[in-house]
Amino acid sequence: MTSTTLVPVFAALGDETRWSILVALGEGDASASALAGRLPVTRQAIAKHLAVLQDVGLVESVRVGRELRYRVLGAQLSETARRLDRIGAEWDRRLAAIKRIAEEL
Amino acid sequence: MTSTTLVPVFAALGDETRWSILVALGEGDASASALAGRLPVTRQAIAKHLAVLQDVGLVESVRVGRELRYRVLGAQLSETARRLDRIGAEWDRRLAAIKRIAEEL
DNA sequence: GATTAGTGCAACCACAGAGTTGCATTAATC
DNA sequence: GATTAATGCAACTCTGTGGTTGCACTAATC
Repeated sequence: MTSTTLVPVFAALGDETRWSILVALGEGDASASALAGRLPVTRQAIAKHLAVLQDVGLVESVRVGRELRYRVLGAQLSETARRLDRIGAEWDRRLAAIKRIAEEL
Repeated sequence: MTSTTLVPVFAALGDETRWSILVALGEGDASASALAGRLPVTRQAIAKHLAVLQDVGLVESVRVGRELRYRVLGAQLSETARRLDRIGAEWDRRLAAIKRIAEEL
C-alpha cells in the first residue's frame, strides 16, 4: 500500500483537465459519461484520464449496474504531500548547513 | 510570493530527469555544465530542464564568474506539499460525509 | 425482443516537449 | 591578445500523449 513511486503521481497531477476531473469528482462520485456532460471534452478523453488517475491510485472505480462510477481518493494525495514535505525539509536542512559552513570561511 | 499555480509545479515534478537534477542539486549547488558531467544527458537538455524548474520556483540561479550556479529551493516543495495535503484532507472529509449519509439511508 | 444508455476498443491527428547537434557569444586565464 | 571554458540561441528529430471519431458490445428499460 502507498508504495506508488511518486513521479508518475506528479505527472498525473500535472494536467489541467485531470484536475478538472478530480475537482468534479470531489463534488461526488460520477461515471465517465456523467463527467463528459460537465466538462468540455469527450467521454473517451475522460476515460483515458481516469485510467491514468487510477493507475497512480488517485481514484478508484466501482461498478453500479451498467455504469462505472469513480471516486477520488484523498488519502493518496495526503501521502504524496507528506513525502514531498519530507524531501523539501531535507533539502532546506542541507541548504542551511551549507550556508552556515560558507559563512564560517 | 508562493503565488505559483500548482499544476505547472506538478508538471515540472512529473519528469524523471528533472528529479535527477533536483537530487543532484540537493548534494550542493551546481551549474548546467557540471550537472551534464554527472547525468546521462546533454548540457543543453539540462539547461532546458533548469529553465522549467526555475519558472515554477523550484530552483534559483546565481551568477558566479562566468558560470550560472543553480540552487534547489526546498521551501517551494514544502509549500506545494502543504497545499496538496489540504486538498486531500478536504476530499477525504467530503467522502466520509457522503459515506455517512449513504449508511443512514 | 427492440430500444437505449453506458462502456470498451482501435485508429487516427496534432501538438508539446525531451533530447540532440551545431554554432555564436562571453568571460576567465595564460 | 590568444586560448579556453562556460553559457546562449536556433533548428531539427522523435516519441508521448491529449484529443478526436467511429464502431462494437453489454446491460437496463420499455
